[in-house]
Amino acid sequence: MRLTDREVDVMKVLWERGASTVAEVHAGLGGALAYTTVLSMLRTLERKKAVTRVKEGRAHRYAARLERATTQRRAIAAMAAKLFRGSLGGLLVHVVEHERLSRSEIAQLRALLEKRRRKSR
Amino acid sequence: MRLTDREVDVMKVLWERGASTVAEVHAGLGGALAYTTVLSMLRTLERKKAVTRVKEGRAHRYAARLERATTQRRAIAAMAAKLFRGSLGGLLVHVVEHERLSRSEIAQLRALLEKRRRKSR
DNA sequence: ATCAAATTACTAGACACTTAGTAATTGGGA
DNA sequence: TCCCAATTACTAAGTGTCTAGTAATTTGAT
Repeated sequence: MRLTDREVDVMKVLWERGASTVAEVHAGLGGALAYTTVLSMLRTLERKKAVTRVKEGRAHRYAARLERATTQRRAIAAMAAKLFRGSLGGLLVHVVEHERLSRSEIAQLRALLEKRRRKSR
Repeated sequence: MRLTDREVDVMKVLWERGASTVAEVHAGLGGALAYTTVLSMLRTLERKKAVTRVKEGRAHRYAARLERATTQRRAIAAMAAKLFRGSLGGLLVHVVEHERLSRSEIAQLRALLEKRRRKSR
């Protein structure tokens, strides 16, 4: 199931802080949203199988079940399918050709590609 | 303004076929949607400034106003902001490290990076 | 044991997306 | 000129998102 923008905001708190109560997520979001709003979002995320919860005292502690890397992969795959004819390579080429990259980023990528080249198929 | 998935489907037809009438877009989408649905979407895209239209006979001809490359850039920037702490480089690193790339894609990227390296800042 | 504060469950409204139907319009061909 | 087929304008229903309030529950503290 796909996550919306706001849902990702909530997941980020869980990814960064680890398993948290509603109050903790609420604080982690800077208090911009109502407490009950955060609760609603966590219930939605539970329905989407993105978080689990365990009772703890009178509250529940929510933990990310969907990993950040998994979410990143899905988002990238969805975007490649939608805008780059399904080609991850096409996506990469676009970024390298059209976006601003720092010298260190370029160096890092070159090193990674060098490492990958040996064991790629 | 952001485009939804279905809206991108419509834009793809315009990007690939060039300016088209509703009937042509409808056909380009494989006839899966009702004619009036396609019309509705084009009106929505017009409201979002993604297409323009010019009267032609009794119909209108719709043209993409938003370019494919622009849409790609925006989508990538949005995803980098949302899931990669705003870092395009982080996004690239993720793909190179975690996704399957063919040998030719890797070679192409290496060549591009080599070219960029000289004039990067 | 009681109470108050925290927490949850339930409900709901505003908005956008997706889809499509109905009725009105219009312009090209007979 | 007149009509019909194509096209458009308008409307709307169903679903999901985002937000938050109200009422009920619960438990830790006194």
